Amino acid sequence: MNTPKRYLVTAALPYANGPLHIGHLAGAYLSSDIYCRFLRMQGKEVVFVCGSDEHGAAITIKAKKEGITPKEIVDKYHALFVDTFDKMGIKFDIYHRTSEPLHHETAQEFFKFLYDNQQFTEQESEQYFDVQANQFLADRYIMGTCPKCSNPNAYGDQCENCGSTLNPTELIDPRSTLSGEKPILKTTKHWYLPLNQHEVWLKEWLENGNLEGKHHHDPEEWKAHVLGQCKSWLDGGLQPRAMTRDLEWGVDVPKSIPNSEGKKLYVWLDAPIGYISATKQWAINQGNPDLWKKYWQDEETSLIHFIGKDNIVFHCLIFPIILKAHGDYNLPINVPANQFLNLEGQKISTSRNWAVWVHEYLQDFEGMQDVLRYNMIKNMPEQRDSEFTWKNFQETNNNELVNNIANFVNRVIVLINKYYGGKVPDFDPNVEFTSGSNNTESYYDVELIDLYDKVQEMSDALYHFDFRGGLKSLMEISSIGNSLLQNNEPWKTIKTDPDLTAIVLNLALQIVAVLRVCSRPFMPFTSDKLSNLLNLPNLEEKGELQEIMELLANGGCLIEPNHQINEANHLFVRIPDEVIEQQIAKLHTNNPVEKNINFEPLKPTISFDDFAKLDLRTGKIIEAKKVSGAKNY
RNA sequence: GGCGAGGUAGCUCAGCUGGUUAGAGCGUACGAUUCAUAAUCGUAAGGUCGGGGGUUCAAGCCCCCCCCUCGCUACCA
Repeated sequence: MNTPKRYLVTAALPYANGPLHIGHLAGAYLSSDIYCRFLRMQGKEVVFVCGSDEHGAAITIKAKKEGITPKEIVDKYHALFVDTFDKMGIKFDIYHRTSEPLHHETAQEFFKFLYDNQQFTEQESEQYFDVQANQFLADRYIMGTCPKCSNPNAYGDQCENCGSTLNPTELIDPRSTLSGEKPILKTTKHWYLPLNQHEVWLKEWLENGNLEGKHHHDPEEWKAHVLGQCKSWLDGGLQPRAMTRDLEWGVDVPKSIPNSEGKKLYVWLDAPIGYISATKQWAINQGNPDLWKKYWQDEETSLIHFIGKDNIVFHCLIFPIILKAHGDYNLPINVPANQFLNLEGQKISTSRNWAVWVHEYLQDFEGMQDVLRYNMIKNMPEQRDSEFTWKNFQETNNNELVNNIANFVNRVIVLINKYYGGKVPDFDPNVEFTSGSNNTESYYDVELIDLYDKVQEMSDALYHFDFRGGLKSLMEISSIGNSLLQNNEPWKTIKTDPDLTAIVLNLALQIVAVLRVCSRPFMPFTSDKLSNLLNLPNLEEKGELQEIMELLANGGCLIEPNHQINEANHLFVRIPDEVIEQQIAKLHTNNPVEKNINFEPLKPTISFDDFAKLDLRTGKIIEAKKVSGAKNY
């Protein structure tokens, strides 16, 4: 594929039945935000869409439990999402919602189009139905005794005790999780998308990146775990999948279709189409309602989906099939799914309240969005699961943000204010000094080119969705700055060799100016602080990265001599132990499982001599036999 | 159970189609330095690359067996 003219970037629609936690950020929102900011700074045309996913049984159930309407639930979380994203600096071009009439219309039109073009087959099946709740039950909402291990609390789709995959009709003594009643089997009819009929082109598209005989994308650019899972499904053979559900809260199957009464669109014909309706709303907001077509239907637009690993099959198989079945839409050129973020050694869990809630973080750490962003980027689960710990959060803040970057910037700003009254020093380019990379060469020949290389390195990493790598390059730029100061000691030479001081501090300030631009995709708030320190306007994310790369390549200054900068002000503050201890304590006290554990009081600590009296030995089990009459556990 | 991804230094991770003494950041130790938020700079120590077997002149990388973690397993979203 040639260089695309424009990009359409989507981030997975968060499900509106609970607040956002750090796992959401690490999974899809930070990476997509960085990528879009980066593309804009490269002068690219980008539209970044997202929105709340507000339908489905889980929301209905939650509403019933809380005695309110589904609408009240989704309104509450939608508002919270909008606020949380905004405060975290996740900057969508449009944040839409699937409950909007525009979305319902869009999804229905899409469904109708597929229906009219005979893309569906109709099939009858028997499903469990909860008579008391008067609704069909998804497998997940049926519990019963596992036929394999006798666990009385197996779900209709899976037994969490023995891990086996189940069919709800296999359960012994099934019961509805809604009413607790025994469900009855009832016949229902749905529209199925024959995924199996799409296998051939899908395989060619995924494995070789070819679509309709044309090169579409480079599969080498896709992550191994993404392709691996897709191939695994393809190798197993695809089956027709129902595109409608018997639900009460969702998008209606269009009334013009016979027997559509009570039927709702399946979430995967609802949520991803939310990307399309969001783009439509964006186009309307731009005053050009047809503009969305350029982003979805023009082949010169690159579509990229940012998601978590749990969504791979839907974004790489099912949604592409839906789009292709329609025929007028682009398929994604990449789906850079992240893996999962764990928290303090355990999986993040909403139900167990084992999470760091982003809205709470924003309250507890006011003005410290970039500290969280930095830590999460550094530990982003790009290729495998990763882990967030408060201790590591403190360490990255104190050792890297405070000690490395904030300290470097502060040194430069303080020195220039002290020696030159805050005016950028002019300099003689022929003065020799030791560079940050330990070369004794001149300003233009080496130092600016070194910087250029680092910026280039960062760009390359970001183009390839290597956000951790990009962040590393950013920090290396700051380290080059610290070395430059250390190698030349301008605080000494100001008395002995002021020309040397001038060139070194000028260059150090150019590095600060590079940081102002390069930090932007990762830490936008910090970029603004740097702009303020340098007395420059905040970045607008319109090609600034491209501009500084051209400047550096041509030996140009990012900040002219005699420009007046501002007084020093710390970019980051140290986080003391108490703050971290409080957060860890909060995590544990809010955990309902741990709260209910009553430990016996610990026995008093013994002396080492007493310990030494113990005779502890290890043994190796050589043989194990079944004892007759013993129960199987 | 099946399939997929992962397992590399105390911690977090790089290691392209197999090619010399396996790298980085943080932490640790020592030295230098004092403009700076006790920050910075340099040097060093630290690894049977999950385990076992095999192919090869050569294996972190390829093949086989096993162990561990996570995901998917088709009506959760």
